Amino acid sequence: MELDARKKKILQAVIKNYLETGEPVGSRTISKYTDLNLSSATIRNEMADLEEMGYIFQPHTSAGRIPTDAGYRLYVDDMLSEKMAAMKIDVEQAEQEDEAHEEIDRRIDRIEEVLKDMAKMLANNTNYTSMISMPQPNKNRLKFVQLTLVDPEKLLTTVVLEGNIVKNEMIKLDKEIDPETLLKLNILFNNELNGKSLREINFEMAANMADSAGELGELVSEIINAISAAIGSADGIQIFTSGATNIFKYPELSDTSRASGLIGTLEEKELLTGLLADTAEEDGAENTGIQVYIGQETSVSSMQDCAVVTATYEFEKGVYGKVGIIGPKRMDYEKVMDALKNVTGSLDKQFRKPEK
Amino acid sequence: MELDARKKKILQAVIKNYLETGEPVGSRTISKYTDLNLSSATIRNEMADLEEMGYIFQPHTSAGRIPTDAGYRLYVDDMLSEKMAAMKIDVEQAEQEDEAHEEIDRRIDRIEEVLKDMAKMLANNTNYTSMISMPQPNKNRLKFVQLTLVDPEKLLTTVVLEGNIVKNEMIKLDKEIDPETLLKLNILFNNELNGKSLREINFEMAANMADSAGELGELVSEIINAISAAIGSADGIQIFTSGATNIFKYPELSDTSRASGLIGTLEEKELLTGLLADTAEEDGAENTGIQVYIGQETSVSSMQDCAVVTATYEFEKGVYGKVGIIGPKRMDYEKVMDALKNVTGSLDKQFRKPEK
DNA sequence: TGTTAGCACTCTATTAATTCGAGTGCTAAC
DNA sequence: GTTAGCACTCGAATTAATAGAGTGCTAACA
Repeated sequence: MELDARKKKILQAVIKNYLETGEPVGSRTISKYTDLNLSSATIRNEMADLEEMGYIFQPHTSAGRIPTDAGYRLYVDDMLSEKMAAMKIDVEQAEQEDEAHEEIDRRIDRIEEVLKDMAKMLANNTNYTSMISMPQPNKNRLKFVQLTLVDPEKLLTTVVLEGNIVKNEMIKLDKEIDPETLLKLNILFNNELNGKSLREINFEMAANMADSAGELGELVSEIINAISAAIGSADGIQIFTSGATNIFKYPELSDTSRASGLIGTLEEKELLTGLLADTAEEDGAENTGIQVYIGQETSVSSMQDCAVVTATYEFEKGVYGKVGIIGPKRMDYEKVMDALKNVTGSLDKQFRKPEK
Repeated sequence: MELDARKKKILQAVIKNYLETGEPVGSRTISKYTDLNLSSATIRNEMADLEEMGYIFQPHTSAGRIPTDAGYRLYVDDMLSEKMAAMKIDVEQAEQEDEAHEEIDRRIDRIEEVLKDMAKMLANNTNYTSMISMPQPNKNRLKFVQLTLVDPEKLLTTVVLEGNIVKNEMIKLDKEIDPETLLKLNILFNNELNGKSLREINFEMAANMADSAGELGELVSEIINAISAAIGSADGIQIFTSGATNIFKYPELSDTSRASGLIGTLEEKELLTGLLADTAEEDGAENTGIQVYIGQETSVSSMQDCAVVTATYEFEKGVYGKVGIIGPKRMDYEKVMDALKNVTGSLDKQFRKPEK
């Protein structure tokens, strides 16, 4: 069977209406809603076809139609290609964006706070649940190490990673250490380890360095361990979520078991990494930087009744983070995509400009 | 009216039964359940009295009785005083504790991770929601400052606070700075600011120091700002929660609006600070270190149908953190208190021992 | 005087029966 | 190819009927 223009128009009408109402939509509604000027009977015939093609279905015999995942998918893909076209004109971006701007300008260095605020704002604006991942630095290369004596028996190891992620690790000393040695150690580590990633440090270096340090060998390897730990702890993608309770606004998600599952995965966060993984540019979305996962497509089982929309922002050259929205399948995709575009645009600008 | 021994026994029976079943309990049940050998009619009379005294009530005319907040309060207070007595004997602590031990021994320095794990474990063990606050350092006194040049135009300010909380702040430089000046600045800041709290720094120092720094005045005040920001950001009590979804296990909390409210406050966390504030030793609990808030007593409106039990642990001499459990009023208070005792005991031991 | 048996009464929860209406599929006519 | 019309289906909402748990009260009993 062919999906001709009229069928498509009807399908879109069904989906649009369902997005608004959340109720199954019947033939009569469509007959009035569209400018096709067709009777409900005709619409019925067409809808039967659309059902056969797998785009819509009836929850029970005498109810209206509801879009299937495939139906949503078609709808979203269409929208994305339209967005693509629109982006070449690219005007009219300046509405809600301002709010975002203000929020960010104040303190660029506190990335974490900024991202948390962003997530909160996004959740509030859209009435869905938002999530945002810390930019994933480039394989966590080491940029800089600083060893500092905090008190006679505590050595503070400050580690700066590519992308200016800063981590600290405290080491308890067995015996005191004189300033001169400390200086030497500082120089040693910065010379040896600069630009190295976690993998490289572990195997290649540890023995090597401990050797050449003589009697300090033990301390050196302890410090290396601390550094590895610091890098490692930055390794797990950090994710912030906000607006979890928004799901209660959508009846189809707010029954006990579904809600519990959803909030559970939001709390655990581990499963979210999959959604926010560094998929760069995937299929479908070509170059809008936006991915849409509908229902089953997410692979996260607690989200099979949800849709997830994600977008990518650039923190530094080659260092990306992701923003995402989780909502019911009948979410307002257009609004969500716009909101995400705004946020990523904002973040791009804010993070990259001072870099020049 | 007098709360004689028999009435008390009946009240306890009612509460105990209600804790188990979650259903209103009737006179016949009690008549069989207790060893008082009284007929249901007698129990009925007594129950009418207990109701008049405000310890129990009927959800509707022909239902059994449910404990009021006052009833729970009596019950819990009794239990606490029993616990007090038992603590002097203080054996039999070694069951679930082991699990906690293992968890902690591995890495003492990563407090945050430890606490998160603890929260998770606690939530799993009890099937309620848990929360745990980072130890609140002593009015945030400054212990140590380290200025480091990360690259030619980025200055990293590392701030160590009393209690070894470490914070970082990145400053963008307008012009380059030579190593000598950097050293001077480091010495300057550590001499001037050591042991100072946020309040003291702001007013007394800023002008003073900027003055004596001459042409570096601007940079100095920028650094002071960064330090203030770092201290300030440590100021908000950090709280970790776990097991939010456990509330769905209790029907009286899991209807949409209640659950939504609860999870909202857990997500926001701000309101939790009130519950985990440094109340040291409060009334009632005398010296068990355990506080219990029942229903209205919490003042957090979304928790009016909950009970909250908190305990205090000592991170360092004079630096305390809190652990808490949130559950339905009919929670298993005994189990919860034991679990909390275990956790705080564990934390106390782990944190304090290496300090010696 | 405290305890108990008995009974009428109340109120909820459950189930069954009824009704309503939205929507469909099919047929026949245009 | 489109539409009007009609019989039919099925869920949702309303109402009615029933069962049962629990109470309060009264009267009798030890």
